[in-house]
Amino acid sequence: MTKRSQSVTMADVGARAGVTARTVSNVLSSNAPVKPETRERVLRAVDELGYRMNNSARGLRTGRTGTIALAIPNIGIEYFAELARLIMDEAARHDWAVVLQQTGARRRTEIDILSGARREHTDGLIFQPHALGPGDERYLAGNDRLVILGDRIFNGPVDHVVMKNVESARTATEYLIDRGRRRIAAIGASSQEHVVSAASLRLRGYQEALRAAGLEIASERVMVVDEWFMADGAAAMNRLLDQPHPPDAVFCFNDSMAIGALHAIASRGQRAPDDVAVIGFDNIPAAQYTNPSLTTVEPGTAQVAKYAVDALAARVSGSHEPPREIFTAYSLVVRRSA
Amino acid sequence: MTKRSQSVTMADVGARAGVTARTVSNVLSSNAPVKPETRERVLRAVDELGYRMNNSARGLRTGRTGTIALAIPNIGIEYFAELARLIMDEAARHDWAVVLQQTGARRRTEIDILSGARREHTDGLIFQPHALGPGDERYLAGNDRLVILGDRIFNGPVDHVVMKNVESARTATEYLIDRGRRRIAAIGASSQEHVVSAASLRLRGYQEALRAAGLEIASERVMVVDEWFMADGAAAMNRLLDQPHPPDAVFCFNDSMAIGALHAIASRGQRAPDDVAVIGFDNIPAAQYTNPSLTTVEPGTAQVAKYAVDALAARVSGSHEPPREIFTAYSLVVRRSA
DNA sequence: ATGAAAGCGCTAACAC
DNA sequence: GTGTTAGCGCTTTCAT
Repeated sequence: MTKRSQSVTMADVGARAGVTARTVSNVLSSNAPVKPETRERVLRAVDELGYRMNNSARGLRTGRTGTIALAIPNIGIEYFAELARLIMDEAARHDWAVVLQQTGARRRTEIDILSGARREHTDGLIFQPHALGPGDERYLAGNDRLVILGDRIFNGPVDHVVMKNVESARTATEYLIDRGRRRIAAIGASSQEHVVSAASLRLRGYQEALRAAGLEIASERVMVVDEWFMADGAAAMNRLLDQPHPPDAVFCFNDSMAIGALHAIASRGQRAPDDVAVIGFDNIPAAQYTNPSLTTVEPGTAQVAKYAVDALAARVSGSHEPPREIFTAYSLVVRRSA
Repeated sequence: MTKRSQSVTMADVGARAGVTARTVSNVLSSNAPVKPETRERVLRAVDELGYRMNNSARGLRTGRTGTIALAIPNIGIEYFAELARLIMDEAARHDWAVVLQQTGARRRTEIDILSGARREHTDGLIFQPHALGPGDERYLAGNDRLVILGDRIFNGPVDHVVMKNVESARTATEYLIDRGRRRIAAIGASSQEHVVSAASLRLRGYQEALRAAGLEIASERVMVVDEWFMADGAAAMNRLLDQPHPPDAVFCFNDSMAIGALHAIASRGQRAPDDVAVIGFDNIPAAQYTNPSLTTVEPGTAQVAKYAVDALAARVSGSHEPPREIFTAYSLVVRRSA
């Protein structure tokens, strides 16, 4: 066991500057006004001694850590990387550092994180669940300072930032129908149909659009996948193309799977959108640079980040408003793939 | 200012279990043996009271925080997202949480992070600099518990995990030459040629290969870019294709730019590799799923993550070995684009 | 195997 | 505007 040698304390800095730790603290945390000249001396002493504040001590005293946790399924999915980037930017404006946690979409890990087992003492948590769903409200107990992202999966008393999953998925599917497609597949359904998740909501939007247009909802065109990686999208697309009557369009529930699908199509010598039109979901940066470029749903990712951090900041400041459900604005970004 | 209400302390748990905080601490941190029966009672009390350990207090006492910082230019670049993912996995094996810091490749931010200004009290730092270089050794002062990634940019006394940038870039370029390409461009050079960076090292490897093959090093085929995003790669590729004698191959210094380049080529109705062969660098997961799939350099990203975390762990455990420079193994992954 | 008590470095309450 | 002092919740001697 190594003993940390935080040799230099505020008292040391104060001694050198001819003041007490109290004043040093005031200078560094700007809690109370300090005479400019004193301030100057203190800052010089900080510099000369190479002083660094001990955040544990500060946290112990204030009850704040200056850190929030962001729990997402996997940063290897580009949407989450983009989301993390945007949330970190927003958090920086509140002087928060961000601890990233990957849940791997594992139920056990998600519960651990909610119950604080893996949660380094943070000021709050922004959490995108994947395995937890309605009925799991008990795990939210004691979690004020929590914002849930992605879908309205809980009925519990928590702030949610939610996408219009059903509506935007319906819009995407309607677009395909309007362009004359008739054998429209979906990639990304979940094997757990009962869970209210992005998968089930987007599936519902897809089904609603088909039904409204009087089109058959063929179960063999709804592809169930384990995860939402590119590999899953490619595999599902290959299965679709192996069918006797392959689809003429496919709606992928995220862009990563759509990229996989585009790759599968091209690998078989077919062309998008001529043979199969492809629509994604998320509008990740890479969607602009696929071949062909990807038509996709822009779900308001930047808004998700901003609303989530703001809502958390309000809770941390002691807000006791009733929990809100905040919806982001969506739009369809039309490029070449559909 | 909100007062945190950490109502439940170890003393409370102890009271309920009929022991003191000392024993509770022993149970939870397994520092000393505790009678199984006592242990049982303590754990039950923890559960009943919903107790969560205060990490600030623990950190103050032990000098450890259980958190390390990872500072990278931008998580929006897929290589860094992948690297972060791998490092978080490795860190988890050491029971470390990871605070992510984006430098934006800004010199000022990089200096701030090194000097600890933005560094939440962490046990250590894994840092991929982009703007800092040789001559900036002074900013390393006082940073034991630091591992530098990416390139050997410092001569200072710090552990480095480095790629064989020159050699692997030469290998990639030689491959293009061996396949009969003669007008080989490079995308990703830096405007600051003096800095020892991935950009300058990969450029050197490229130049060495051309020189060894007796090929002309045409300066108009070396594309200087601001950053290494897909957009930069696409823009550079477009400029190359606008030249009177466009290249028949291009070596991109990362995969993101290569994806941009592939998009630019296809957008102009040309084909890779027929018209222009494309090689990338990093072997990010998406490289498998581009159209055509991307031939690229695998620089040993998983090794980078493992070596970096292990080296940091050794420092944190008090190792005073002389700083090491650890090289990762590279290989060329041949797919369709070249 | 457990209790009592000291103390980590900081900030807040109270003086002046 | 600054000094004094107490105490945040934990771990760690020193006892027993």
